[in-house]
Amino acid sequence: MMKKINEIKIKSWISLIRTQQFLLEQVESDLKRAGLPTLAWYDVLLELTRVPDGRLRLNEIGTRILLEKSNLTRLIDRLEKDGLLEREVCDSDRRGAYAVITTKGRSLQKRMWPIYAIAIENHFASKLTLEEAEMFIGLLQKIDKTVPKERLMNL
Amino acid sequence: MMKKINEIKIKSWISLIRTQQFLLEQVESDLKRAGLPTLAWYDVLLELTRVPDGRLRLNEIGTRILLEKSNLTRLIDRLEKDGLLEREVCDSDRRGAYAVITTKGRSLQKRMWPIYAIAIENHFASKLTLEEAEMFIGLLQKIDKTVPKERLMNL
DNA sequence: ATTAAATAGTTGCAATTGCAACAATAACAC
DNA sequence: GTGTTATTGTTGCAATTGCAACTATTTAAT
Repeated sequence: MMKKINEIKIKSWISLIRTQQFLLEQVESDLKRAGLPTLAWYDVLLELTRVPDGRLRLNEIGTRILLEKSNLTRLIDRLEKDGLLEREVCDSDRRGAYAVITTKGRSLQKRMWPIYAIAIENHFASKLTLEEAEMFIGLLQKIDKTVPKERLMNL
Repeated sequence: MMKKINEIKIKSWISLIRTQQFLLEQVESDLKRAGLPTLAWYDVLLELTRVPDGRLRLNEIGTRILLEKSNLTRLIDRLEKDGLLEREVCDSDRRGAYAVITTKGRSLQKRMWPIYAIAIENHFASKLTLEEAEMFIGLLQKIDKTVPKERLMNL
């Protein structure tokens, strides 16, 4: 029943945790150094720019960026207070709310991207060949089926 | 100068972030469901059990588990309050402090491991073959040079 | 030795997270 | 329809994090 877990696999688990933590620190730190908000903000803005009207149900944002609903509520609060998006009531489902990105929000997203991209390049992408990156995606997809197989970045 | 970052690589970055966040949630949730403390606690306990006297400088713990010093201070506070370890003054460097694991601490670590191991197996290890796990480690090492090449788990 | 810099750890405070409870609305069972 | 259950989003509260300032001690420089 309880078969002994393989040591190599444990090592790969630990490496994963560690590496990811390490990378995230680097990247967040680069953003901060550039006077920009955190990745969480970027994630919300990006999801909104990806979608036709720049409008998404909070709900939907939550599942896309893997965030608890209560945390999402308050993340959206902060972005709204900063004028990066606006809440809008949802007519089809009156419990719900939309977040709609503003011009200011779009412009921040555009401003953040190059910094973010450079950080990804420096701390991550430059360490891998193209083939390795593809291999990496393949492995991650096996581990987490929710990793998108096709969807691409815009910008 | 600013060469365009490759799209595949970006995709692999995003997959990494997402997968890791997802996995960590699963595992933390399993621990919680079993009435056990978080991974952060486990990490400290594990580092302490790995080492001869069950004694480490806070300092040292901090670099091993990638934690800010102020957060470490308070994490150690909590473990100490729970009787899992004790602080001890350091004679050779009087600024410093040791954390020394207690019997209770060791026993908690032993109690947590099986649950943690099962979680790793279910959410991660079972999705990879041995060869894939090895490939995975290889890639992670390229990305983060601080990933240990040799060190093994005890237990 | 004396001063200047670096390091170890702690503390205060503001920001963020996680959890449980809650209100409003929607979906379902009969 | 009516009552039950599920879902959406918000709120209060406690726990955790990140940051900057601070103390004490060590290291290095002259």
